[in-house]
Formats: sequence, structure tokens, C-alpha cells
Amino acid sequence: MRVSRAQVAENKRKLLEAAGQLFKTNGFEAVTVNDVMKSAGLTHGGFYSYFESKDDLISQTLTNLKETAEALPTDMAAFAEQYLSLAHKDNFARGCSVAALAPESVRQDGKARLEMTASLRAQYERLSEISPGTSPHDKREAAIGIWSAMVGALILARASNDPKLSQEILDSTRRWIAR
Amino acid sequence: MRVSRAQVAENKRKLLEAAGQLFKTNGFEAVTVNDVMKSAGLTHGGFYSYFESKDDLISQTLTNLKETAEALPTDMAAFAEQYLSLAHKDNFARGCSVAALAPESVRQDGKARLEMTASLRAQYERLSEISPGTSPHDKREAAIGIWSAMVGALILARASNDPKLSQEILDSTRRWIAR
DNA sequence: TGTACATCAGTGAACGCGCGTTCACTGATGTAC
DNA sequence: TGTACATCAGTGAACGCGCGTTCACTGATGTAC
Repeated sequence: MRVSRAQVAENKRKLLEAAGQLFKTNGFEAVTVNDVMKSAGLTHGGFYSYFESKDDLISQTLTNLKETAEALPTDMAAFAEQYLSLAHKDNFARGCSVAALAPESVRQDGKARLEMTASLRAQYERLSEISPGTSPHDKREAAIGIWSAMVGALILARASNDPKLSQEILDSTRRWIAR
Repeated sequence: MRVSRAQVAENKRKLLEAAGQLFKTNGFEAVTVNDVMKSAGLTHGGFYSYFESKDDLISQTLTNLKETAEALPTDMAAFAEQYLSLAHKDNFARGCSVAALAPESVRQDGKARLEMTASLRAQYERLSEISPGTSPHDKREAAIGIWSAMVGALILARASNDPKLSQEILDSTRRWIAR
């Protein structure tokens, strides 16, 4: 049955939020249209009144993740400590979208690639402001190097099935960044 | 029809090599059993005389990738230059297994995780030997930090759909590592 | 070395299953008067 | 404000398709004598 405009807006918000968490946890392919609809309390048939296709859902979800990203801490050491923590390593659903989805975005269509690239640019600009260095050029170079190391460390710590090695990867990378 | 033992060994070698390239290029899920068999000139039905299941193929492929990994350069700067190149960024099939498959291995079964973890350990030990630092502890910490940055940079450079940004990520990370 | 038979790698049709997508229908919402 | 109708979000069955996997069969290889 038909539903109010407010309900439609709320459903779409729920769908995009659920999709973001599911995609970050299980990857684009393993998450089904039905999974996403169920997590908003709907049935799968209604999917196409919200999205044109699964590809459309993916690109809209990436846009949503980019727009709802929380503010960046103002201190690099504090940001690194939180980012390179065991808690973040284990929390795929609410964790970094870039670490979770950048590797998969390579194989997605143009819109998804575009969103991911925009997220990267935004992150480099924000990180440049709190990066070490005397010139804007040096600060940006540091921001890029630091972001490579942080994303790499999170991905590798997650890939390890040995918690001790995961911890060592996070800790060593954090100390090496600050060297 | 039956085939000689030598042919069986050669087929298995071909299958594992093709699977490695296909998985690194398209991911575990997108590559079908049929894709792998075709690339060795066989039909899909024969798959199960070589592997127990697709999961078995995945873990055997990871073992094979680890064992057939080329030797590590003896110089960190030379290694970084080759690893952080546009050529490597564009060459998924023959490129780094860790950057291509570590993000996906998280969702694989125990054997695949085990192989990936072993690959990580081996890489840290090899990189420790050519890393800067005065003590073994410092060298290992540097090796871990450098490997995080290299893998992260390759993944992010691949995620970007703007070649200029990709190049900047690779170059800046390389310079930042050597700072 | 040659022959007869057992083995088994490979083939291709078939299976069950889950996926993305479509569709006819329902009934509450939104709109026109 | 109240009524009559049009709209459309949501439902659940159904679709076509491709996947991993199974299976009966084929015929060359490997083995026993």
C-alpha cells in the first residue's frame, strides 16, 4: 500500500545507511538487494521504486557514505590512534569506507569510481591541514603518505587471522608514521 | 578421455597460474570455475578432478601465489620504485597478490586466511632485512610501516579514476617513505 | 615386448539454487473540486 | 471541511539467467601378466 512522503524519505535514509554498513562488511557482490530491503523492514519487490538497479544502489550508497562522513579530528596523532585501533579493525560496518570499499570500487562502474575518487580528494585536503610540513606542498605529500600507510595498515591488520600480528601491524605503523 | 600424468601436472600448474591472474584481476567472486577451466583449455566438468570445491581452488591458488612469488630486490629504494609505478598499478594479473587479494581474503574461509597471514609474515621478514634502522626491532617496525604505505598507496592509486591523482599518490608515498 | 583389462581425466548435459529484475495487484496517501 | 478519484509505495509470485556442483559416459593411459 501507498505510504506517506515522510515515510518514503525515512525509508530511503534507512536503506542507504543499511546498504553502507552491509557493503562495508560483506562487499558489494555478497550483499543482495533483498538483504538491503529486509534491513529497512521492506520486501524485495519494492526495491525498484527507490533505485534503478543494484549498480545505482551502490553509487548512491557511496555518495551517502561520503556525505555522512564524520568530521575529521583536528590532531593527527589522535586521529591515527583511533584509526589504527583494534576496535576500528573489528568494526567493518561503522569503520572507514575507503579501507573497506576502495579495493572493490576498482571493478565498479563509472559513477562508483567517481564517488570514490571524490572521497579520496576530500580526505587528502582535510588531512593536509593537520599534516606535518613547512610548505603546503610538504603537508600534502605527508598527508598522502600518511593516508596510504593508515589505509594499508587497516587492510593488512584485517587480513591477518592472528590478533597479535594485527596489533603489531597497527602499532608499528602508527609509530612509524610519527617517526 | 584419460590423459597422461605429465599432462595432469601441467594442467594443474596452468589452472593455478590462470586462477591467480584471474582472481587478482576480478576478485574471488567474479571469477567462475568455468573461467578458470577455459583458460587451461578444459571444460568445466573436469574441475572436480583437480579441486574439491571453489573454496579449495581459492586456498590452493593463494598457496601457489605465495610459493611462486619472485625474489625480493635487495634495495628498498629500487623495490619501492618498481612497486609504486604506474605499470604495476595497471597490471593486476601479474601484480602484487597482497594488494589485490588481502582485502577479499578477510571474507574467505580459514585456509585462505591462513595463507594470506603466512604471506604477510614472510613479506615482513624479507622487508626487515632491507629496511632502515639500527636495531632488528627498528628495522621490523620500519618494514611494517613501509609495507602498509606501499600496499595502501597501490590500492588507493588503483581506486582513483584520475590518472594524475593516481600518479601523485604513488609518487608522494614513495618520497614520503624515503623521507 | 605384446596383449587384455582396469583406471580415471575429460566431456557435456543436467541439477538445484539464489540472484537481479519484472509485474499484476492492493490499498493508503495525495489531490482536485 | 468533506468527498471522489488518481497516484504510487509496497507486496509477493514469477521470470530468466548464471552459478557451483553432479553424473553417466568416453576413450586414452597405465598396469598386470
